[in-house]
Amino acid sequence: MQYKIDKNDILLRQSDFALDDTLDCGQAFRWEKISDNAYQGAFLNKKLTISCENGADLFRLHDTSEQDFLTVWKDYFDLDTDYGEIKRRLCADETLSKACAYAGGIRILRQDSWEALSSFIISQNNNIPRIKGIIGRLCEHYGGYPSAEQMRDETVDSLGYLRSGFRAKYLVDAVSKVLSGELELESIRTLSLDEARNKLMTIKGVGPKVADCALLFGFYRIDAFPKDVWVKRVLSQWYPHGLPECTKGLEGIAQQYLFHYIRSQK
DNA sequence: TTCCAGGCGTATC
DNA sequence: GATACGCATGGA
Repeated sequence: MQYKIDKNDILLRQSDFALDDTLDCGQAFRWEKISDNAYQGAFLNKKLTISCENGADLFRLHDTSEQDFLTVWKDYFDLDTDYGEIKRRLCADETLSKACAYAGGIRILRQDSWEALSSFIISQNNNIPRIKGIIGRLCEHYGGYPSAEQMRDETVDSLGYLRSGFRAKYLVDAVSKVLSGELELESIRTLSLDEARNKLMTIKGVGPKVADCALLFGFYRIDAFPKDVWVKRVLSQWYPHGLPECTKGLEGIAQQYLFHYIRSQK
């Protein structure tokens, strides 16, 4: 990673990074494509427009101070992780080699844990455009993604404008468990993967898949391996006997390449 | 009209 | 523990 300041922007040179792959792959739902090579979105209600300058490895973070870049965006975009090295390991497997060639611009975003958890509660048995719609209405209502604290008084009825269907009661339960301290999100980080999953699954509407997505995308647990309908197809088509050895410890990253790859095979 | 979408809770065996 | 079914909503 190299960067320099250009007036009000940060110019970033970064390999193994593509905006479409990373921001429109179903790991985050608040990034909007505003032109061929630019996205607008936010992390913890700090807004950002990011564009790709040369169709390759040069990016512009618009209206961004060096301090915000170093303390917020560098971490959010996981810029200190060497995805080239990760892909070299995964490419020991033939299918993963193809998946990396197809979707090698994905990086795992280090998202906010509450936002990831609640977003993936909304995601269940739902499609990506509608997930974005529901989260968009939520953020419009609050002027940004609401914390659990901000959602303290929400009920199934008060959330009706989201048109989130049966998922509203699950959001209410998540808010309640987080605010009561029954579920401390920060302490999740100290637990083993199994313990963390089981803890998250005490929330109504959080099963194995939503828990794994929350862990992978909200807690950067890259050894979590969410099994959705697409990944189940991946497993039955290519890995009927389980994941290859080279994915050990990187299951979540492998999952992202494979998820994106099989969705292109329609 | 019917089917499906980054699943889960519940009932039943 | 495995399997079947309903669930809100909206686009194809």
